[in-house]
Amino acid sequence: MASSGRPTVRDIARHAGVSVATVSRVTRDDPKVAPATRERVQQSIDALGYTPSALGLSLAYQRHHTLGIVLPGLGGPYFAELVQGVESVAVAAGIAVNVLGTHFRPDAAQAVTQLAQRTDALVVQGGTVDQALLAEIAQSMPVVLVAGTSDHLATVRTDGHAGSREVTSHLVEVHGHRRLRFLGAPDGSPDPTARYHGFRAALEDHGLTEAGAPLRFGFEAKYGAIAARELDAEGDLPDALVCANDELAFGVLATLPGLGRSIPGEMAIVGFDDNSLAGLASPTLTTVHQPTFELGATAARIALEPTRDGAAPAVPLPPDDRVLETRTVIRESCGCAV
Amino acid sequence: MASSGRPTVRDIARHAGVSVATVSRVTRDDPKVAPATRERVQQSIDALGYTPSALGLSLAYQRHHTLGIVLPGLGGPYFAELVQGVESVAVAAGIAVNVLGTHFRPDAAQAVTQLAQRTDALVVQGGTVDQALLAEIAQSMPVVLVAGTSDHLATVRTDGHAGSREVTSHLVEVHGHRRLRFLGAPDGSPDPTARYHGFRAALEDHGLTEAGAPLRFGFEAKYGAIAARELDAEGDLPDALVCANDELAFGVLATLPGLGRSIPGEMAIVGFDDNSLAGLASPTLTTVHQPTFELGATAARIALEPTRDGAAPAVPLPPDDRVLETRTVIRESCGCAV
DNA sequence: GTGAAAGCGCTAACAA
DNA sequence: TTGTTAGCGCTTTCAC
Repeated sequence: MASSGRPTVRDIARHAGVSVATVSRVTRDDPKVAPATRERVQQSIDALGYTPSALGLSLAYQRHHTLGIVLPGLGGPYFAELVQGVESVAVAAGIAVNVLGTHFRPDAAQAVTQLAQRTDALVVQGGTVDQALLAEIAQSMPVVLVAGTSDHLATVRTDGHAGSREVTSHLVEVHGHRRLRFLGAPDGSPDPTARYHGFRAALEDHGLTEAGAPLRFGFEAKYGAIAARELDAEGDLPDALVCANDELAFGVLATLPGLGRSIPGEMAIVGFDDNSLAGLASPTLTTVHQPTFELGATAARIALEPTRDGAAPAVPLPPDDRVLETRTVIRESCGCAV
Repeated sequence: MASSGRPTVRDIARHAGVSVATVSRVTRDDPKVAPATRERVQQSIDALGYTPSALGLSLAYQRHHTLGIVLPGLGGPYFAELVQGVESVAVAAGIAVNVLGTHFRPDAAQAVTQLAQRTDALVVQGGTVDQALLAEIAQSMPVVLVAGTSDHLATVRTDGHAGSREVTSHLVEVHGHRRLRFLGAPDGSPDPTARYHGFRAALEDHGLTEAGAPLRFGFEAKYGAIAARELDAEGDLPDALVCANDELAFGVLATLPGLGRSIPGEMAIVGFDDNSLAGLASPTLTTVHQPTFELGATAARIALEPTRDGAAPAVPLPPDDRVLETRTVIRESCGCAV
């Protein structure tokens, strides 16, 4: 009776007439096993269909072989791509990926704490969790903050400020627009905030001021549609609209022309992210390209690095600020004929 | 010296002057503890900052408290929403979610096998993994197939055949179209296949045949754009194009008008999924609504059900085929004025 | 080259 | 009510 469930080291040991230590040596490819013995053990392993239990291994090694990623949710292309970036390096390292969507729930902190219990490292999107909590967690495992800044944590981000400033300048310098407005809520998350500040910086560079308060909405396309209707109702369109992300721009793009307001004729518009639909919209969307996939991949690499060999995780991770390049992508929606 | 790392049951036991069993009873809220003792233990727990190790718990209970989800990747809104559905029920049950993107890699089977080692149950998107492997895994843990059919597994899906047939019929009956064509590769994954067959069934219902071979492309918007150019180059547009999903339709929608071919004027088009952009596109997209979030949530519920109380998982899960309702959403792209 | 035994952090059956 | 002890499945000293 090898019992009902999956076979264990002990079952193999008994079957092969060796000790569990030897079985362990075989599964770990430890050289200190006589070829004949190894052969015999291997046969028992094959015969009984044995695979070492992940649970047992985890306990013994004190390692989950799992990376956690925390984000608001999976709405929109940005987060999906971020996760794919994380996943690509994790799977390559034989590490599983645990995703946690906080959805701005109040008990997010608790969920994150719980997640931390089940993972070896954490990648966290900025603005989802209290940084104090992260700092605490970072004491016992690698934590990498994505799209955020911190004095105590390792961070990976793109320079949203610079990107936004650049594309805004394009609007002013190349197209001569002077009445510009921002769409997106410039608070809460660090990303939209940086973009808004970049927008403002560009205006100041040219001695301009905002043509109206930022239109504070969520970051999905439907809010862009709402904003478009609101703009239209106000009557007087700005020369150009700088959106916190592409999604919002799509919402506007899909709505305003239907209201008889042409883009970029009556109002230019630019996005941020350069997601896969940006080059397909009509007019095609001028935006700031951000290497989202790389953002996730880089964060994952940093988070996993200390864990790589057997060695102790060596936390906390040294604070570090990795900035990935953005690039303005000129298409049609700014008024350029491409 | 309570040692360096996190405190364990033993540390608490020593500190409180009780046995580990008693500590365990306190953490599990076992009523069989004298109030005074409980109080004392609790104080030690608070003092040392003890939290039971997830690893230890997992080993003792033989449960990972983790649900795995397997899909091709996170490209496009469908999968993101599916994951969100899964996640919503998992987090509510205190279960973590492990996502695995196979990306049609050849070693997907191995990755899935590995994932299965770290989870209590699996939710698998149809077409990502060999069903024989799934059947085998299903012997030892709950496995739910999403958007696929199987004689041996529990499945959750929407009726893509019926949905596609209905929207196609709309094109024929209401708009009088007779030359229809399908966009999307009707092989590999079960979803597009069912939709293609539904499309064909509708044609047969009306004594029609395809106005051309299916345009076999991937399922992202960019392929829709390519298909649009191909159609335009062929010169003669069909009366209507039935797309395997909304993404493809968006690609066409974004491209064909720019080539001087109006939609729905010269060619009607319909999608499938009803993702969040469908109502925003211009023209707005007629499509088949599919409750993607619910699909994920339902699958997760079924997968987690047997695991709920302490009880043994009671596998294999009884084969079952849960079909969720689809609903045709008439908008403008079919030619209807809304 | 191999094995016995301790240990990873917890629960649970059994005694007391 | 509490403690002792034997697991859960594995690795890893340390002897032999």
